[in-house]
Amino acid sequence: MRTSQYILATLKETPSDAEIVSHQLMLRAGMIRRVASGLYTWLPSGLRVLRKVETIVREEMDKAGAIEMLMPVIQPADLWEESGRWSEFGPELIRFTDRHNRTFALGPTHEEVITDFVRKEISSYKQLPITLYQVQTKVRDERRPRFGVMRAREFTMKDAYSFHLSEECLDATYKAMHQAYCNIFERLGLDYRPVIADTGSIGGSVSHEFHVLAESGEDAIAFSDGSDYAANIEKAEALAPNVSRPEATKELKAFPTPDAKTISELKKHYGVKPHRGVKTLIVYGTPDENDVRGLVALVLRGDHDLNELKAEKHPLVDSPLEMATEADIVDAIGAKPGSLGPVGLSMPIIVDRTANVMADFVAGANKDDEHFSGINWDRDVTNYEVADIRNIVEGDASPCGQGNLQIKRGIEVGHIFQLGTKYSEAMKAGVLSESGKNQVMTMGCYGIGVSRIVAAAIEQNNDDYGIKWPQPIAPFDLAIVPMNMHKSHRIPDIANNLYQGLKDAGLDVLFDDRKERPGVMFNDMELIGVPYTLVIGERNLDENKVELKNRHTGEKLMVDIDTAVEVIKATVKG
RNA sequence: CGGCGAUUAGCGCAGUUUGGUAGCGCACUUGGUUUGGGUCCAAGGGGUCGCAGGUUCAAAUCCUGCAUCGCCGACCA
Repeated sequence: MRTSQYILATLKETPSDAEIVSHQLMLRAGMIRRVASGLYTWLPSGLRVLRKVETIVREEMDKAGAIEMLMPVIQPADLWEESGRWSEFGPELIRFTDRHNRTFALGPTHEEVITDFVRKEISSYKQLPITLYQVQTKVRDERRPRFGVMRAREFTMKDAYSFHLSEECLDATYKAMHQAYCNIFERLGLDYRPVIADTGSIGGSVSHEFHVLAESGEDAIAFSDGSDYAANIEKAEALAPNVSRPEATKELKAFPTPDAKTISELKKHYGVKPHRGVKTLIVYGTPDENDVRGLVALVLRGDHDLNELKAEKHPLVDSPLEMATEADIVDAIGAKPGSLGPVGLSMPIIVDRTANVMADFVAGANKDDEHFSGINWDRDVTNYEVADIRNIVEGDASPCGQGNLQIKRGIEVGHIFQLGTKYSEAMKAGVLSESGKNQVMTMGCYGIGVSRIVAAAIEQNNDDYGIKWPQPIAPFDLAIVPMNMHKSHRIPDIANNLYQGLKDAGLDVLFDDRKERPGVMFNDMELIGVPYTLVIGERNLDENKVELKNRHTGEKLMVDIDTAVEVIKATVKG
């Protein structure tokens, strides 16, 4: 490709509405342009990267035995009503009616369409297991699109679905997909981790997320430093402390705390260290037979945070978890948030495992502007349950039993689920088994955010000059940058010959034939992140050499022109 | 959906306090100059100042409403 016949579209200045570095660099490097909030046009350079990611994903999916197909973005509402998700899905699902007043949705995912397809086409156990996939545009009306293509309203996703007769069979395919995903991220050249994940509203039992590690990631991941254990922080279990509760040594005593409504104010004004106090959060309980929700108290050590996912899975707690309003709290307890505690509380109390091994601790007295010190479990508070309801913190013992947990941030780029029969049952997708009986299929689903990978790769690979693409997904393998070509007699021929030769050798070459100053060309090539730049200048021509510069290391290699194509190909592709 | 902020040329911004013929840098066009890291000089094109209404002799500037975009949060996956 010659820059003169290309849309390089690089920007010197950073558009002001781009917050994170990948979004800024995608705009500056001429990869994307915003059309509306969460909607982007992919320019040639961006599309090249997107296509390379897709190709790697396809190759590994095919290798793992999955079969590619393509389903429509527009899906009839009937299918969604059959699965029950027409009412379950929120406004994220874009709905509309056509000229005949029939109702449709824009697909945020394709479980319904694929299940409908399979129930019609697959009728015998002999055709199972089967894994089908597509690379396709998904539409989700995100409440808050942000970070460019990282969380867009329209994006490219690889989604795969597998169908089985048994759990064991599903498990085998699930493991194969897990391996295929590892292969994909390995080949993409990214620093990634598979982590144990929550199945969320999709349902099912087993689930892993694949995260690209990056500071800007929206998710926190817990790792063991002593094993392979890694889990999304919302899923990482906080084990019961390995110590028993100390004996009570102090008496229960009330003290006035007019200036303390929070754990940090308690420390500031009264010298109570956060890990010596507990915080009491009031949430709504599971509705009773009359659909009335009571209140439930959650008690955590002062320096710990509530894990809402864990809490709402507790049978006493309503799901989704909802914090009680101040009015309801005052009504039930007679004190405002800021002075709450477990002592004398007449509602179910759930105590976090770590809070449960505290002795002589501090908490609100359930009376405004007053706290208790010297509180002890079983002596001062008798009716309570113990559960894991907190987020793990760095240094906690790993749930796997080996090592301690560290926390890193990640960008979720893949998610695999064992779905079970949620969709196949609702949509009556069965096959005839060996014994001639109809049997509902068991399903798995496997997603990769293809367009998100492009942004995530940049988050992980950039410097002050621009993007540093891993070679497998770079828009170009190398750039030819001739010095003052239009002034030279020798350079145009050499540059053109090398361009042709390198293209014929199978490399993606960007030939910068603009009449620009060298600095402009160097800067552009570094900005768009081409891994190698071949500099052709009068300076080295007398020795019959050209210069190959590595974007990642800055190393310069002098290459003899006569053998340049072979040497460069070996270097770039090696 | 709640809170905050922004909206002036393709991009980045000033001008708004105190109403008086719309500016700067980059980019673009033309000519010259320069040429191994974003040259320099000159000339030029490009804007119903987000939209609608109001106040005023006069509105980018003051008032009201709306829209769009972004940030934080909640929500969702």
